[in-house]
Amino acid sequence: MEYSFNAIEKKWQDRWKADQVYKIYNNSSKPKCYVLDMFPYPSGAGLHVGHPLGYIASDIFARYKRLKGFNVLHPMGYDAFGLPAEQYAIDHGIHPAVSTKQNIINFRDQLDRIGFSFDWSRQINTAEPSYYKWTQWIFLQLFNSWYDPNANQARPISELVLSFEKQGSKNMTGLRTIPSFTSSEWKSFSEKQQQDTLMEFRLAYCGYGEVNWCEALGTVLANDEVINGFSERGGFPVVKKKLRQWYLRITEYADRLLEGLEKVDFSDAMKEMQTNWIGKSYGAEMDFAFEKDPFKKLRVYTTRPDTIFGVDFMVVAPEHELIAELTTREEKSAVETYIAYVKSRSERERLAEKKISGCFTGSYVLNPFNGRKIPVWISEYVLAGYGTGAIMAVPCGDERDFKFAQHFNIPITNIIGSNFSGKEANPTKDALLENSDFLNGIPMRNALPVVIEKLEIMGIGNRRVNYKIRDAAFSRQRYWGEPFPIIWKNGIAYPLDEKDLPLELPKVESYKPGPDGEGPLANLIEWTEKHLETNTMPGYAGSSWYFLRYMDPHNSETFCSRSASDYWGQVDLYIGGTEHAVGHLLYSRMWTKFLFDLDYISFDEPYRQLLNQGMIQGSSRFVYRIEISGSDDMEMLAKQKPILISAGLKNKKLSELQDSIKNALIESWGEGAKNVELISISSLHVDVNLVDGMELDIPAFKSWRPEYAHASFILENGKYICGSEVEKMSKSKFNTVNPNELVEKYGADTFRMYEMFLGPVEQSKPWDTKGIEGVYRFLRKLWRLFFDETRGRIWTTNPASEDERKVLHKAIKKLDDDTGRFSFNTAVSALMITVNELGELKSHKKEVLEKLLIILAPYAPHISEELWHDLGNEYSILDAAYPEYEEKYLVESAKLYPVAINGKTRTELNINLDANQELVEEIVLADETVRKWLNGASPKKVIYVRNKMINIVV
RNA sequence: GCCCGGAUGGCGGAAUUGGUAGACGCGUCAGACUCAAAAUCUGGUAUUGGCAACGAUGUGCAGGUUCGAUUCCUGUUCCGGGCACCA
Repeated sequence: MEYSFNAIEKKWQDRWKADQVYKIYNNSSKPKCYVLDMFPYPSGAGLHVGHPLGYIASDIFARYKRLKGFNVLHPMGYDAFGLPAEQYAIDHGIHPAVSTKQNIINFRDQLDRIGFSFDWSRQINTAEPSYYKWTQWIFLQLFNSWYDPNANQARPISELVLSFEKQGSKNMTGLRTIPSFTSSEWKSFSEKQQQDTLMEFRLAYCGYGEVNWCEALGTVLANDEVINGFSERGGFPVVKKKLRQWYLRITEYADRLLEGLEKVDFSDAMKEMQTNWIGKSYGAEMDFAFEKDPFKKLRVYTTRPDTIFGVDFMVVAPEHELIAELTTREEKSAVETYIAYVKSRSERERLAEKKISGCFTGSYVLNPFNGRKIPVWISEYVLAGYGTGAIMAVPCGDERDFKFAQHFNIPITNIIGSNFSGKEANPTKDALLENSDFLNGIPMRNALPVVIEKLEIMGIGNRRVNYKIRDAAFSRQRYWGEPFPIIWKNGIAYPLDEKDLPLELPKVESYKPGPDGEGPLANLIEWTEKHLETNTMPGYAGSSWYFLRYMDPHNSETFCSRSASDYWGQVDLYIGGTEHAVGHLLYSRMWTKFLFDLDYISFDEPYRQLLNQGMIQGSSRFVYRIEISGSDDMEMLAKQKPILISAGLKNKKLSELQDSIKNALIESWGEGAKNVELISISSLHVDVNLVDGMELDIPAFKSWRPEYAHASFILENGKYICGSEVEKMSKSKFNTVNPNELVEKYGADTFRMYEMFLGPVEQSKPWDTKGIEGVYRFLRKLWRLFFDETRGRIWTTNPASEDERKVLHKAIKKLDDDTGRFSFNTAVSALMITVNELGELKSHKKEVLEKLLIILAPYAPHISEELWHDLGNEYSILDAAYPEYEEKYLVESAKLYPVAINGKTRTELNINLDANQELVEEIVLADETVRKWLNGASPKKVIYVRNKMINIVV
């Protein structure tokens, strides 16, 4: 009986579907476990072998947990709103809803073949009104809330209104830069004034600010969607532009997002990325009085108040509000010229060039501690949006200040003695201060609090914490997103009533932008006449809370019932790529904290543990074409009948190859080729699927593209060898491999195991189809433990030998450990070893095989289910219990490595054991090998047993 | 420039806490079966010297700690990822 995976996999996939074995209920006596994948954007390109990697890992873990006795939630859905579908609609005139639906069907088909255990009854789609109704609803909650820094949590905005009515802005001063008002003043405000004030507090607010504008995409982008001045999607230029925008006040959550990282199990790299993005820094703000007018102050932010005596100049951002007052008559024209120059430069030019520029204002401020006159400069290296938009420059300690000082010949004060070379700045905190008045001789680190305290006493400054993170731009001038449930009247934003949700996205004729930088919805009269907001929400809106919807996907009363979210709680394992480190992960963490604040859920971190799968790279293949110059005829021939040279030959000097190439040319193109001139060799991507290892399948290559139909080849050793390079897997590089083909050829079980076998999940690695044969062989070997070609079924119910049990129990322990810590590649290896060992023992015992199947089941669900039933089990292997292992079978034959220490009686042994620590001593002394080594003598004492090391006094 | 991670055979990788380096798989070589091929099976396969037993060297490079280092420490080179005027 053969292992016919096609029939087996079809049979079980159908059976599982019919029996709804993956349907999960929100109640169970078992403990819960929530295993989640980052849901995909259903793109038109379909899946390549890189996509399912994380899904396979999560599926293995979910199945493993199920076998371990957990009620496992393992859902899947689609993040269907987004730019690519809309771009596709613009190009092809197909409605995004239609193309998305088609893409979802393709996705589902590809996923189904791999045999995932998703509970599809819980499928969600962020673009469906039944889903985005709740995205809009949460938006309204954000809109109707503010952040109370005293309680350190979000609260309904109605409480703020009440407070304003009672006591005006009295207790709110310092929170926000709003003019203060009394209770009666508040009541006398017009509605517009009141609403404008409240807008300063709402967690989702509409403001007028500088945003990242992408002309090509016709929309605003969030900071994390812009990379080096270009859009993440499409790579189009992005410029700064002032626009009316919706924002999420994520800055209010900066501290909690930071603290929350301590409670979750993310990789250090991931935590660090988020920490850097939030960018918390501790320092002080301090005032420098104007030389001309002691009542006017320039306020700066610094993290190094200890360097106060090293301040040689001040720098303000070109947008700084005090520039007009600081600029003297003499410098006026120079300042104006400089500011005009800064304005003329785009964000990208600035980032690309980063050249030192600046301009003196003509004014001075005074160092508050020694009254020293300090010149005030303007430069674009100081950002208006961070701190106070002004800095005190300490060139001996800060690289940028140092370069600036050098460039403009500003004398540098050295406050760190020999730590400063005069050639570059030294940002140390450990130097002893010099030239620093009352701080002389104090280590910089210790001087920091001293200065801050003094500032506070003098009333010219205070301790201050700053963050790099900015409020997140939340609106897009596009069509394919959630409409905002907002109506504008007289410049006031009114929320829609909850009962009017969902506010459905209307059909449009054209996806062209509306007037004045507005989105396509602004072209719809029935939309604008109702004064509805014409922006839509960004892609991350729907994905910020989707993990909650899976818990209760069909609820039409609420986004997720409290009982469901209480039952499932946090996601226990979240698997996805690192690319969402500072986007999706930060936003969904914020939304979770917000919903927690309003007591809609009982936990404030969405993901307990995060596993980042690495990228599977493509291994591209190249062919090398000879480029010539010659008569028009010959160049024409070169196009029709290209000559390709094997990789091993192309690196030889062109001149060395002249003759053989000439011969090939003449053979292919006729005598006329004698006079052509060889120019160069160019490399061209060739489809990896046409290459076996490195050898090109020439007939397949010729029929691949018409332009190669008449190509001829210069071979080495009778073969055409391709070049290779590891690159991102993408259609344009012809290095994608479709999982469907592999599943058809080797089966889903082989495919799943091979993806895991490739290497650690977290690691990026190139795809290589060749090795899949090894995994396929393993499954057939496993099959042969049960069936023989000629004799048929060969497993027996005879009791297993000790050796067989030893092999089994070792495997159970290894698989349990490895699967639990996501070391899937070593787990697959262990399975291979086990099957080899059982093969050598000619072991066909049901007792052993049955347990082997259970530990294999998460990895290869189809074959293990088939064989499980063949062993006579009526119920699905999904409901089996994960086997326990027995310690006594785990003792490796102890091999001993005596180490003589200074020839003394004490002797150290190395013993390979796989047993529990407590058992070691006993086992060691009982072990035959140990006794042999001790040569009959009984050990006097076991000194210690630690790790694998044992000290014995003989 | 700054921060983080990595470097092990021809290749992907293993070595769980400092204890036989190279598991497992691919590739490759030899053999068995076959008229032959495929499939399958068996054995070899880090480098180097040797017919062999066996010996020497070996985890990017240079040092250090240790009875013992792929693992810990210092310096250095290269590769990958993130951030990039955040004072």
